[in-house]
Amino acid sequence: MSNAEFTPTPNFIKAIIANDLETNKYGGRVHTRFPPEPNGYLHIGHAKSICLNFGLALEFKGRCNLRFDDTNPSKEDVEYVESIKTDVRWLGFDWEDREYYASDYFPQLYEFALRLIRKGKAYVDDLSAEKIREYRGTLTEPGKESPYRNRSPEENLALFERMRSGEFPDGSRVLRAKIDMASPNLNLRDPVMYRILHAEHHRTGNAWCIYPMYDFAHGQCDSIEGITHSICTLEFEDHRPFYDWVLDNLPVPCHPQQIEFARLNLNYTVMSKRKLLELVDKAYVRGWDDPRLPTLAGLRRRGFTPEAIRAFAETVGVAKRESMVDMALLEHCLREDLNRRAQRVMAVLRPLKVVITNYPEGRVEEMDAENNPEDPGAGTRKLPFSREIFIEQDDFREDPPRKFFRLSPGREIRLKHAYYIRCDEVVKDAQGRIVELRCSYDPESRGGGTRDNRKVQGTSHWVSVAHAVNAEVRLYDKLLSVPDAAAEKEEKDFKEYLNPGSLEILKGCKVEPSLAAAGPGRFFQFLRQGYFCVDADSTPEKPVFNRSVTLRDSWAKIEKAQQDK
RNA sequence: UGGGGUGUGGCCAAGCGGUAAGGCAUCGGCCUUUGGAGCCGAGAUUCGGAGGUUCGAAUCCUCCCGCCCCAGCCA
Repeated sequence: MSNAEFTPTPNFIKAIIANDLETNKYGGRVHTRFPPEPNGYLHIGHAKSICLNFGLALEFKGRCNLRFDDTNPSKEDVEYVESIKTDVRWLGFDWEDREYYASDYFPQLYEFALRLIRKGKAYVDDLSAEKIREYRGTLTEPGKESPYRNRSPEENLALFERMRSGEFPDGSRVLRAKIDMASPNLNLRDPVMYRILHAEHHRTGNAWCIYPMYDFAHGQCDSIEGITHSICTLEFEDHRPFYDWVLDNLPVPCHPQQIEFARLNLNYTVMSKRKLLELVDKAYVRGWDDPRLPTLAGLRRRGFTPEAIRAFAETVGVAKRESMVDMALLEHCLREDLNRRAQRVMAVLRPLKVVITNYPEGRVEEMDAENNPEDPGAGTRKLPFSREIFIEQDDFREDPPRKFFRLSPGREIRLKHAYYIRCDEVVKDAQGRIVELRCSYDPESRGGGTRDNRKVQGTSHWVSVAHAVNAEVRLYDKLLSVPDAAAEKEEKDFKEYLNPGSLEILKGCKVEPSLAAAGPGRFFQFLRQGYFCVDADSTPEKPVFNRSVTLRDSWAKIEKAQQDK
């Protein structure tokens, strides 16, 4: 991976690891893991975790495992494990041969459970789910012990074996840790270790009908893999005592350290798996890879690069306080990356025809155009210029407001890489809509400059009518119309805040001929407008582009300021 | 009102007893054949609040306040 893409920020986890290394806590080893549950697609929040875990391994010369936390067959699926692997790889990380599954450890976990039963530290409880909840007590009141809590190890062993063999229906019994029903930490009030689930698992099939709970399984999986630092999100902080309890009471190879950090929140979007699933399932969006979603598949289709996402993950930092990061930062990271790399091209999104009356009919000139001013090595290309061209509708105003430095009647602008033109006449249709501009050009200005060095109003991009390729362009905007749906005064369902303008499809766009051949995944800067990528739907006959992010637009700011006045 | 966390400019975030890094955003200016990019500059007398310790506190102590998480046989 590139090293110069960002400057590492110190954070408390790095400090802990550096200290552990100094004290030789794990014999100089650093081993992390990224443990997704394959029950949905990965999103930008997961990217933060992936970058953290794999990044730590890279920085401290350790390793990072990919482990699927697949302990609940009722929600998980192979489609998700495949998408997760694709996304992690795409982000630029390599787990080498260390692809693990919690389900690989089911036999081992079962043995550990037996051991706890024999030690009198776990018991089979016949209480119903409702009863268990009742017996758990409340935040302020202690719980009550289950009447089945003091069964003998022999009886528990026999019962647990029968649970495993499928004798009991779902929900009829659970295996619980025997800890303390009066603990102020509810996670220690005899947490459930195993539940009965007659469900087919995507990997183990029907080999099991009892499945371990996350809390019981996670620490052991970490230990079996030799994990040193088990990094998770804040909500697991209360679970740490049980994580430690499990490891302390079992003959495990090592005792990893659980460290919690604050998950990423981004404004103007949704980040919960539940909400993303709902948007996909109920077709509010086109799928998991809809470019409006913060899923990695969506961001990829939108045109985000792994480099930009990694830079973003590094920039937002890692801390323990809950925060809401501004979408503008994510966009900034993309622009910064693409500015260096994207080839500049001409594309007119909302065409306005311009006839250059003093330019010879039938004549075509090949203008030299630089591909990327940020990268001289990117070279140049030829752009066909002729008597009739398209410019952007926004680049002309019949009655220009103050500070509008573009074309208007009588004014002169530069056509990038071509000539200066002056607007002589505005042609309108019966409804009074502007349909064409008649302009004249200055033959002296070829290439975009003149000997007298006179200033022009501005510089516009353009495409020759005869050479233009028709394209569809999809413009994306914020998924939500409010920064934080949960913070709105009246608590409506988040779908009420979906931005109706999050997708705008432009059909009649005109792009320079070189773009016809661009295949899916290629990205460009459409001069003066933004960064765009070729969508998966694109074909040579019908090119389709996605707007990944706009360019910073100071005219838009001025205009807005003028309107606000 | 039990337990666990957390409060540094609009948004993130360094800092760990020696007198407030950095990024995003914002606002100025320069520059410019992208109103892009780039460059320069501005902004917290102040670190949730109040006390205290100290020559000296965002950093230590005390009390108070706010916000988040926990009562799944989800992860």
